[in-house]
This record gives sequence, structure tokens and C-alpha cells, in this order.
Amino acid sequence: MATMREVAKKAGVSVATVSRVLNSNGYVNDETRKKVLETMDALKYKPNNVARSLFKKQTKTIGLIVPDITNPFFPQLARAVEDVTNEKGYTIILGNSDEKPEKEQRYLDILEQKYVDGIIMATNTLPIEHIKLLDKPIVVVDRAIHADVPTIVVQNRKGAKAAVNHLKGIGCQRIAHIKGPEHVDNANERCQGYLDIVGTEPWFTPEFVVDGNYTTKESYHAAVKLLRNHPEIDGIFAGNDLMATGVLKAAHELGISIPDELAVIGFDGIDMCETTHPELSTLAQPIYQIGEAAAELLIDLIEKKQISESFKEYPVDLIIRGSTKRT
Amino acid sequence: MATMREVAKKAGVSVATVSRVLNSNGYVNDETRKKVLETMDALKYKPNNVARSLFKKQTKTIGLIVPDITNPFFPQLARAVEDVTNEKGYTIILGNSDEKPEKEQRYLDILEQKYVDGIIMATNTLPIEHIKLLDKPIVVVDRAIHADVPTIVVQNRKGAKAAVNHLKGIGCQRIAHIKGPEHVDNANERCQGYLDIVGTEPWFTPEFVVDGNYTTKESYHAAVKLLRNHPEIDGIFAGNDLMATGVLKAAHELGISIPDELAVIGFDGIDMCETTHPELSTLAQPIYQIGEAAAELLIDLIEKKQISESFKEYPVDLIIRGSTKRT
DNA sequence: CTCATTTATGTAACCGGTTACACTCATTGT
DNA sequence: ACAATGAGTGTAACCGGTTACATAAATGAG
Repeated sequence: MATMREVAKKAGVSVATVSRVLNSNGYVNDETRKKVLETMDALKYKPNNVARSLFKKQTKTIGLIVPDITNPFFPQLARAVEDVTNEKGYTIILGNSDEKPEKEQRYLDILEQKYVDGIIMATNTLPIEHIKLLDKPIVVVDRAIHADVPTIVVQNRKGAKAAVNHLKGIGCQRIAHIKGPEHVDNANERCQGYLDIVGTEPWFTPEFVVDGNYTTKESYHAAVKLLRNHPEIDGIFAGNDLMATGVLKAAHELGISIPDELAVIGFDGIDMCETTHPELSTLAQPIYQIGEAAAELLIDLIEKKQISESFKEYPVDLIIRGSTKRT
Repeated sequence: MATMREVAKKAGVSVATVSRVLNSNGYVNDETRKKVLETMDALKYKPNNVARSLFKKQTKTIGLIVPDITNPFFPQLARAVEDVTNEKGYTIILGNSDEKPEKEQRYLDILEQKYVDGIIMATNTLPIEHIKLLDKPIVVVDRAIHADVPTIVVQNRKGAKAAVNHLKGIGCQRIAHIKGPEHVDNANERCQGYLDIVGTEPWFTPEFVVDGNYTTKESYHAAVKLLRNHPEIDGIFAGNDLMATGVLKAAHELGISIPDELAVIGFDGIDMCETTHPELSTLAQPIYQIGEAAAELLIDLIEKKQISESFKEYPVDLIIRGSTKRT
């Protein structure tokens, strides 16, 4: 690969001039500019971004850490982030944390050493101090962790309440909840919303709240057990859509008809909701918008623009489909 | 952020010694090492990877270009790539090409300038010359483009034949095909496999091959039209699973029962197959394995190890589920 | 006791850009 | 006619690491 000095030499100018042509700043005679550009072309010169980054202390790269890109919520988010940042000349480094603090910390360290300009985290198992320690702009998505850290989330509790109220509205008498992981705070918020509505009902028992770990498989097993032990359950609010599909599977296997014997509603609004049968009702998050907002906020932080608000909470949207549509 | 020179100064040694401690090479006295390490700790020193990359001409970063991470095939692939490369200390830069040559080229340029150590491309709309122009290791996945470029693919044609034969085997008399995009060669291969089996049947007509662009939505519309015009169709082989779910949707809407009136089989083996109703039969690719193989091959190329084979073709696995299980 | 190694450390060049500063002309205003 | 300003270009330091080479003390073999 040709370097700037080679171009300079061949064009008979100094490196400063080549740099000026490259960045179109400073004075350069039109003749000279033309000659330099031609030489660059002839040598197939491409600037070395590593060298540039070293001096400028900015890499035009941002880090995106998600729990697991395989979870259908995150590709959409990642896509939004990429679309927005790419437009402004940034590329993204992707990392999966598997919700493990060590992996998260490891990525944070790596990203810091790679001099990324900013970080978007859609996962957080780390104490705030660790986050604050790094002096790079950071935006947290999907899970609020601390007032000091810019955050984009949705109204989990409110959404959960809407979900459960919807189930009640269509006549469910015994509503259970499949809960996400204990250490994920949006899972707790959604559970709280559920409890807000039914926690004081005379029929309520803690047994109606079971763990599904945000995965289809664990939810499926949990749902099978739950529905066997409590055939009276006629409505289930799953903490996310993935778990809701697990419930659908369980019901199907147990010969429980949906939505008549059992109504099911999820949370997130991933595409998959429309491929199940019946289609899955859900509280849809504006996933793409969240990604966009996070990316825009991060870029503003990087470019030190005035930030209007560093905490944004989006509403979620109740979408009624076959799994809760009773005739 | 502290630099090496600061550490050196405070520890009363030269930068060379600090570097030697950092990389554990060369001779360093135990006392000195200890003092340097303590100083690093005290200053919270972290090496600047950009500076290191500039000198070493390697960034421990690889580029991964996919058509669209939102397509469920690719997160699994990306995950495999990340798992393998991460283990060896690499991080990945993710890019979506949307199958557009300009975007692909743009990413290739960016990655070159960012000095990535290698590239995995799961998309290709570019002429081989452009690929060959860049003197970085590259591995192409999912689509073969040229014998000279290391490639990991699956037996598309053979798999397609197996799919269609399976449909015939369960008694389908009129089998149609929803095809992927014209410019994607694995789509053409799968179509070819379909034609191999039924192209010469007396009932065959080119109208039985319709375009679904590898998306659920377009496949859905195409399938509705196809099934309306040709109610005699009793089997559909979709070029990928996403399109197969579109067919399921269409059949559902038209009141066609699956699998009895219409058997449907897809290709890829994405997770979603198990959440549809009935569950989707498919030709499963070993997606994760493919990602692993690509990543391992790329790393071998980067590290200039002896490559045993630079072209690998994996078999696909016929998985029979409800959508083709007739009683 | 001498010479060859091994151990230990420092100096300075280098990677490939960017930019502060200096310098030379050519214009322009007074 | 001369100072001030602007256009055009070059030199060299700098970003923060790595490493070739030089130097010197300690160790060991003969």
C-alpha cells in the first residue's frame, strides 16, 4: 500500500501538501492539487485510517454490546444503529455479552483500547462505577441503570399493565406471568406491572409467576409445568415474545386451544409474532426507533453537541392479534 | 489516559523496558518488572491499541459483511464468527450491504482503510476483480463466487433436490417453487435443483416458479397469487425458510390446510421453523458450523498457516416437521 | 584471568498520518 | 515605496506504541 510520503515524492510536493489535498483544508494551488490527485490515483493511494486515528484520537468507530445478537430483538436494534451511524461515517464493532459481567467488562476494556469514539450497551450486569470509569460517551439501551448514564428505554411497567389489563378485558380470570431473568431489570419491571394489576386479586398466588429466562425453550418447559399444575389458568402474559412462543408451543402440545381456553400475550413486538399460529398479541416496542435514538444521542455526545435530554422513555404499543382475540 | 512514556518516567525506566514488560519479551529484571507493573496499576495504564496497530500493521479486527443482520440466518452466522474469532483475540466490525454493490464496495474500502486483518463476506454482488484487488485475506460464505476465493457454502442444488424429492415422496403431484433473488447464486442453485427433479414432468410449467425475493412478505403475496391461479398445486418448495413462512401465511388465509392440501418445505433451518404452525420442514444448513469454519479458515489465512482446503461445501440436512407430515 | 555469553536496560528510529510554524511571493492599500 | 495581508508550500514535531542496535554488567567456561 502506498503511503502519503510516496505520493508526495512522486508528485514532487511535501507530505503537508498531500495532506491538505486529502482533507481539503489550507491553501493548495489548483495545479498542484490536480497533480497530487492524479498521483494518488496512479498509486492507488488510500489513506491509512489507523495512523490518522492515532493523531486525531478518534476512530470513527463505535462499539455495540448486546446480550446475544441471536435474540431477534437485537438485530433490529443493531440495524438501526448501523443505519444512523454509518450515515455519519462511523462503523460499528459488535460484541455479545451473554449477560455475563466478565464478558461485558472484557468488551469495555477492548473497546477502550481500540479507541472507539463511543459505546452503546444493550446489556448491563456491571456496577455503575465500572461504567463511569471509562471516559467515553456511552448510551445504555433497553435497561436503565443509573440516572447519570444516558439511557433509552421503554415504559415496561406501564406496558405490562396494559398487557394484563387487556387479558382481563377479554375475560381472563386467572392470569399467570412468565418472567425474564432476575438480574435483568426490565424483566422485573414487567413483572411488577403484572403484579400491579393482579397481585391483590383473591385468586393470586406467587406460583403464577414462573421463570422463563427470556428464552423460548425455558418458557416452554415452565409453561408445560405451570399449565399442568394449574389448569385454571386462562391467560398468560409472557415477559417477551420469545417466551410467548414457548407458551404457544406448550399449549399446543397440551391440547389447549388458543385463544379460547388460553389467551397469550408477549412483549417486544419482534417480527416472529406474525409467523406463529395464531399470531401473537404483544406490546410492541419501537425497536428501530430506539436504535436510532440511541445512535443519534451517542453521536451528539461524541460531537459534544448540546444534549436536550439524556433519558428517553418510549411508550409501547398494544397490538392485538389472534392469540388474544376471542370471538 | 496514561501513556507508556508516563509510566516509564514514573517507574524510572525507559519506554523499551515498559514495552518489554507489557509484551513479556526480552530480558527484564524481576524487580524492575514488578515496579513497572505497579506503576501501570497506579496510573491505570492501558495500552493504546491504535498506536500498536500502526506499527504492527495488524489490528486484531476482522470485518463481517452480511446482506442484512435482520434476516435470521445471519445473526447465527455472526455469532459463530464472533465466538471463534473472539477466542483468538479478534473483534468484529459488522456491516450490512443490503445486497447493493455500492454498499459492499464502500465497506470493503472502509475496512481496508481501517486495516482490518481479514474479511468475511456473506454477500456478493461485486465482480471478482474488486475482491481480488484487496490484498487482505477474505473468506466468502453462503455464496460461491470464484474458485480463487476461499469459500464456505452448502450443497444447495443437492439439498433442493432432496426437498423436492421429499415432497414427491409424500405424494405431491404439482410442486411449485418460490425462488430467491435472481442475482443471488444460491437462489439460482436451489431453483436449479428444483428444476432437476420436476423440470421435465409433463405438468411442469414455468409459472410454477415465482419470485419471493427471500422475504416473507413478497413470498406471501407471490404465494397468494400462485395458489389462486393454480389450485392444483399441492406442494411448495420455498428457497428459504422466511419465504416458506410466507407461504404458510398465504395458505392459512386462503383456507388451504397444511400439510394435507398443501405441503410446504423451506431451506436454511433457522430457529423460526419451530415456532410456526405447523412446524416447518426444511433443509437445515449447519449455520453455526459454517460460521465457525469461515472464521477458522480466515484466521488461518491471516496467520499464514498452511491451508488444507480453501473450498468447503457442507451437506444440508432434511428435517421433516409438521408442514410435510401427512397422516 | 580472559573472553564469550547471557542478562538488563536505554536511545532513537519507525509506523503513516496531521498540523504548528516558518518562509516566500504576490497583492493591496496608503 | 513600504507595510500588511493572503496564497502556496515545506520542515519537523507529534500521536503512542515497537524494536533494532548499542552499551554495560554479570556469569561462566576454559
